[in-house]
Amino acid sequence: MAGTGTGTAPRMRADATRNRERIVAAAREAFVLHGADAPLDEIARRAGVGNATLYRHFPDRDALVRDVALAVMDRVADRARAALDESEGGDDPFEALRRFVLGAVEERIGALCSMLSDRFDRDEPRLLAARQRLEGLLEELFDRARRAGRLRPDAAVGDLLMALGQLTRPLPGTGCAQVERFLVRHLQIFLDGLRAPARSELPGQAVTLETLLTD
Amino acid sequence: MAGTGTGTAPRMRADATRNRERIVAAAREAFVLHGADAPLDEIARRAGVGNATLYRHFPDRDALVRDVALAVMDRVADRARAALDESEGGDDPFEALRRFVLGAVEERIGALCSMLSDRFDRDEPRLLAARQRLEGLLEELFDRARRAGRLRPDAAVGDLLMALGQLTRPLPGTGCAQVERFLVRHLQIFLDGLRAPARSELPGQAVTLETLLTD
Amino acid sequence: MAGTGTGTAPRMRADATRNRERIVAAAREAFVLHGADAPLDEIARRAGVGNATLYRHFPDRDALVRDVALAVMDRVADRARAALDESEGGDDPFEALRRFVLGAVEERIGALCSMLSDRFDRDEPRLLAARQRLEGLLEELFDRARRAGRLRPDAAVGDLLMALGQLTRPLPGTGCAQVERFLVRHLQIFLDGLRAPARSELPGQAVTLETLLTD
Amino acid sequence: MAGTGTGTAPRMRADATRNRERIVAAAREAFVLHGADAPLDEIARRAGVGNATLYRHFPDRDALVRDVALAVMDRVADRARAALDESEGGDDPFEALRRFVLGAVEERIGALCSMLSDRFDRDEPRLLAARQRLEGLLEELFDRARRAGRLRPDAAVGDLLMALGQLTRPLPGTGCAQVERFLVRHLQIFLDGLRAPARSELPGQAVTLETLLTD
DNA sequence: GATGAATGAGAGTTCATTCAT
DNA sequence: TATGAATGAACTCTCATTCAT
Repeated sequence: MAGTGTGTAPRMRADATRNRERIVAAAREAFVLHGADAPLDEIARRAGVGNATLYRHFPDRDALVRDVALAVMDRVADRARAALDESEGGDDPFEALRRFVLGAVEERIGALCSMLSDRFDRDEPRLLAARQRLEGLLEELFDRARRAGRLRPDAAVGDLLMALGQLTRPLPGTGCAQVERFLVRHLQIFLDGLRAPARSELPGQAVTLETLLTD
Repeated sequence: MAGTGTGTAPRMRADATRNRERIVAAAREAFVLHGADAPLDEIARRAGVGNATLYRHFPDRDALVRDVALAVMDRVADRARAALDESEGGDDPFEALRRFVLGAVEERIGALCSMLSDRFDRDEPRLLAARQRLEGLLEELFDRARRAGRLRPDAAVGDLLMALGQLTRPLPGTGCAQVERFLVRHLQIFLDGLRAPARSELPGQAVTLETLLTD
Repeated sequence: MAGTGTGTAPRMRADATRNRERIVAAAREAFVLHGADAPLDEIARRAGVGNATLYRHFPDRDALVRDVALAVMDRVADRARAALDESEGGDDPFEALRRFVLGAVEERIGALCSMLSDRFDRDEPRLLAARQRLEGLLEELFDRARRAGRLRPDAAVGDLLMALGQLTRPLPGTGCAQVERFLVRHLQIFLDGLRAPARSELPGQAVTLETLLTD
Repeated sequence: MAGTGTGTAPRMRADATRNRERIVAAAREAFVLHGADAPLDEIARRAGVGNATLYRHFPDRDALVRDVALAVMDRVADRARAALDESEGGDDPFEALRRFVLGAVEERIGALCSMLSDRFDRDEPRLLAARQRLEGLLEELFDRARRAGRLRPDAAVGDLLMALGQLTRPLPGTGCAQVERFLVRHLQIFLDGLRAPARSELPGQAVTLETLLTD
C-alpha cells in the first residue's frame, strides 16, 4: 500500500498531505503575527486540525519552525529566480536586485530568523539544500550587478539576507501599516548604500550565512 | 518633616534604591538576551532579590519595560549629546552622526522596541520627555549634517531611530559575536545610503516616532 | 459522521465526562467546607486530576462555581418537586414546605450564594432556566400553603431562598455538628414565623431573586 | 516610667493607643466589606499606619480578628444594655428584644463569626469576659420577655446570637441595599417565630455559645 | 515605637507535550 | 491516522510575615 512513490519515504495519504500544508500555512501566519512563540494549539485550531495531528507531523516546535523556514526560503528563492529571469533582457541588474529586495519583504522572511539560532542543525539536508539554492541565486544576482559595476564590491549576500531577516521580524502588538512604510524607506536607503561606488569601507569580512552559523 | 529633598516623592531608602537599580540592570540584560518576555522571576534572581521585591518596585511587566526603555533612551541621548559636543570643532558633521550610530548600537536600543507597542501610553510624561530630548538631539545632529551638505535631505530622524531599534532587537538563542559583525556592516551600508547626494527617491513621507505611535 | 447524539454539542468522551463530574463533586465539597475561595489546585487534586484538566473544563473559577451552583439548584429543585409530589394526597401543605426546607439544608445551598454576586450574568441561559424551575416549584409550594391558610400572605419565595442561602453558608474552620443543630432550630423558628396568621407586618416589599439580582 | 496605670500592662504611649484604635476600626470595616480574608496591608493603609505597626500591635491575623470581635461584642452588648434600660418603664419586653435585634444588625456582628472558629482559645480571659457580659444581658432580655409570656420558652440566647452572626455575614461582591432589605424581613419573620405561644417544638437542646465552642 | 522594604510560600493560569479513544 | 483530553512544568502576581532603618 505504501511505497508506490519513487522517494524513500512512504507516500502520505492525500488528506495527511493536505493537513500538513494547512498546518505550515497557519504556522507561517501565526509566526508572522505573533512571533515564533505563537501557541501551537492555536496554530492547530487555525489549521482546522486537532493539536495531536500537528504533533504527528512535527514532533516538536523546532520541526515546525524548520518547515516554515523552508517554505519561506523556497518562496524567497522563487522570487530571486523570477528576478533573474526578468532581468535576462539586459536591463540594469541592480534594478533586478532592488525589485527582489522590495518584493521579498512580503514573504516576511523575518519569521525564519529563529532558524539561525544555534539549536538548529545547520547540516540538516533539507535546510542545507534550501540555503544553498537561495544563496546560489542571490550570488548570481549579486554577480550580475557587480559585473555591471552597479554594486559595491565589498557587499556579500549574507549582508542582504541578514538585513531582510532582521528587518522583517514581527513587532509584537504593532499594527503593520506604519512599520511597512518604515521598512520600505529603510531598504531603499540600504540599497542606495549598496550601490557602487562604495562610499566607505566595510569593516570585518563578508558575512555569510555559513560563518554566521559556524560561530 | 524628613524632607531635605526638594522633590515631591518621599525619598527612598538607600538599599531600596540600590535594589531598584540592580533590577533595572538585570532586566536590561535579560531583555537584550531573551527578549521582552524574559521571566521576571529570573530577572529578580539575577538581581539578587526576591521576586516580590521586583513587584514592589514595578507593579507589572510593563512598568519594568518602561523603566528599562527610559534608561536606554537616556543613555542613547547621552551619546547623541556627546557626539554633538565632540563635533563642535567644525569637523565633518556626518562623521559625528556615524560615530553616534555605531556607538548607539552598544546600548542595544532594540530592547525598547516593545515600548513602541500600543500598550504604552505615549503621553506618559517621562516617556514623552525622554523621547523629546532624544529626538531634539538627533534633529540637531541631522541638521548640522544636512547644512554641511553631507546628509541626503529626504532622510528623517525617525528613519534612524526605527533602524536602530529594529536592527538591535535581540535574536533569541543566538550568540552575539556574529550578529555584532553583521550589525556594524549593515549600519555602515545604511549610513552610506544616508549620505548626500541621494541616489534615489525615498518613498512615502518621513517617518517620525510621532506618526508611528499615532497610527 | 459520528453523531448518534441528538444535541448540538459534540459528544464528550466517556472519561472526560467522568472527570468533569468528579471535579464538580470535589468543588462542591470544597466550597461547602472552605467557601468559594477554595484553592482550585486542591480541588483538582481531590478530584484526582491534574490542575490543567480542571482549567480545560472550566476556564475560570466563575465557570466552576456556576456549574456547582447549577447542580445544587437542580438538587434543591428536585427536593421541591418531591415535596410537591408527596403532598399530593391532601395533607397539610405547610408540612410539605417544612419537609422541603429542612431537607434542602442538606444540599448546602449556601455554596451558591456567590452566584448571587454581581459578577454573574443573570441572563445566562442555564442559570436562568434553573432559577425559573426552582422558583416555579417553590411558588407552587407557597401557593398551596397559602390557599390552605397556613402560610402568612406577605411572605415570598425570595425570603425563603435567601434564608436558605445565607444560613447554609460554610463557616470556615468550624466542624459541622453544632452548626447543624443550630441550623435546624433556626429554620424551625423561621418556619413558625412564616405560619399564618402573621404576627407582624413585614417591612419593605417582597424580595425576589429577580429584584435581588437587578439591584 | 511604665506602670503608673492600675493594670498589669505597661501603659501605652498616647499615639500608640490611637494607632491601635484606628487599626481596629479599619479592620472592622474591611472585615465587613471583604470578609475575614481582607489583606492586612490594605487595613494598615486605611488606618494610616505602616504595615509593621499593625504587626507590632497584633502579632498575627487572629489577634486582630479577636480584637475586632471583642469590639463588636462590646458594642452589641452596649445595645443590649440600652434596650434593657429603655424598657425599664414596663412596656412590652418583647418589643425591647425586637428593637435590640434590628439595631444589632448594624453592628455587622457577622464579622466575628470567625471568632467562633476552633482556632480561638475560648478561655482567653478577655473573650470570656466579653461573652459572659453579652450573654448575661441577653439572658436578662430573654427572661423579661419570657416572664411577660411574650417569648416562646424553648428559645435560648444562643439561637439569637447564632442567627445574628450567620445572617450578618458579608456576602462578597454584593451591594448592600437588597441584602439589607432581605435581612430585616428575615429577622422580622424570625422574631415572629420567637413569640409565644410556640407554634412547634424546637428540636435538640438549646444552643449556647458555650456548647457551640465546646463541640 | 514606627516605618518602608524585603521575602518566600502559594494561587491562578497557560502551554508544550503525551495519552487514550 | 486523527482527535480530544490529560498533564506537569513554568510563569505572573499576591500576601502574610520578617527585617533594617
